[in-house]
Amino acid sequence: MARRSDHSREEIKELALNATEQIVAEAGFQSLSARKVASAIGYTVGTIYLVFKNLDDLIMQVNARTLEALYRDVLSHQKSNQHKKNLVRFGHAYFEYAKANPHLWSLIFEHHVAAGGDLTPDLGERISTLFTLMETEIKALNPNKKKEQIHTASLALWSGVHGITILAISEKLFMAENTTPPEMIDELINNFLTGYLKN
Amino acid sequence: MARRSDHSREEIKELALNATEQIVAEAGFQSLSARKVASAIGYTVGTIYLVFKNLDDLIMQVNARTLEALYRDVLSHQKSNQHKKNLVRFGHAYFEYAKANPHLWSLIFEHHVAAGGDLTPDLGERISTLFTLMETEIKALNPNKKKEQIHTASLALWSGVHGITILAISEKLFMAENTTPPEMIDELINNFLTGYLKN
DNA sequence: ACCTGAACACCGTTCAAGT
DNA sequence: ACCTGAACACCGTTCAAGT
Repeated sequence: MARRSDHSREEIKELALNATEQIVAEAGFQSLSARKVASAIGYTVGTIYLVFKNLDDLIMQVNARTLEALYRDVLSHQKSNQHKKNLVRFGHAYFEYAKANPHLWSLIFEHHVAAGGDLTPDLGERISTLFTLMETEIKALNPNKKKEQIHTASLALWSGVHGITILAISEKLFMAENTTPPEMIDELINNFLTGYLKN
Repeated sequence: MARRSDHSREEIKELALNATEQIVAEAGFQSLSARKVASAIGYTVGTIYLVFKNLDDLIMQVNARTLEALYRDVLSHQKSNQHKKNLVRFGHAYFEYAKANPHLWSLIFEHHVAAGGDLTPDLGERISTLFTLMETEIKALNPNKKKEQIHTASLALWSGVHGITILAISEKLFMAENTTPPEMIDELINNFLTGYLKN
């Protein structure tokens, strides 16, 4: 049992975030509770509320870390001067990350902010950073497109990749015998870009 | 307070499903509880477990009804011999339904079956019925495509529409100033089909 | 000053007991 | 036979009290 002043507030925060990630990764959102996190780090429930505003706050901060890791992973698949290939690689990386971390990835989208809660500008920023990656590649494919067109296209394309991923991960997408999510992502991106670049 | 034999099991089931829909539609998944459903229909908690296996079972049956209504709504937007237009209309109808019923629609995808639970073949069937609608239109656009190609294309396209919808509904998609979800759906479907029909 | 742990108002689920 | 309601093992959140 941890004694007082064993850890600074920042250290307790870090311990709690790590413990939450482990609990969610192993057993999913359903099995997460403040008491479990507390006991995992050797403190009592009350301490969690000393460091986080509430469970929502804790979850939001875990989500921010997941998005950060996802972003870095996707970014690492960027190769200069192969813009179309980059987009496909981004799509694949996005799906593979979700597949490798289904519970943590799902937590981002499962968790709706309770009414009245903040909209967490932090999370919003991290999501748009991910977008900007795609936008840069789409712009490079045809720099003459209007800024607005480029933005809409990247939103539409990323949403498509996200949709394939979420349905595949939650097993609500019933695959054809010979179709895998990466193949669907290829199909989506290639067909979409053909149409997009034609206009 | 309801007396015994006031209602048949089927009647209680119907009352409970209606009450659940109302609670979720008004206040969201978070505020749903077996006790609330029971008190809304004038019975005690125990009765819920007489008629449903557990809360999961209740939610699954609500989801089946939501999908049924969604399917009928989408279907009503079908006009013969305008296949491309039909696909766009389906996409718009899907989004508009979700927008009009955000909590009930979200319940379908928020709710991950607890470990060990049945995969609810019922739900799966209803989802693939929705797919078949799109598949028929895509096939009509070019009947020479392989069955496999048609299936993959409709999965990819529907996932795209779903992705746009889920991000828009959960407010995790930050729109450009002049872009709306229906416009993004147009962009997605038109560009995708242009590429798809070119090959 | 830091942390505890009891308290409050809730949960899902079960099942002996009442009518 | 049908339904109750108490019981059990949990929750999130707060806050007086201990060290």
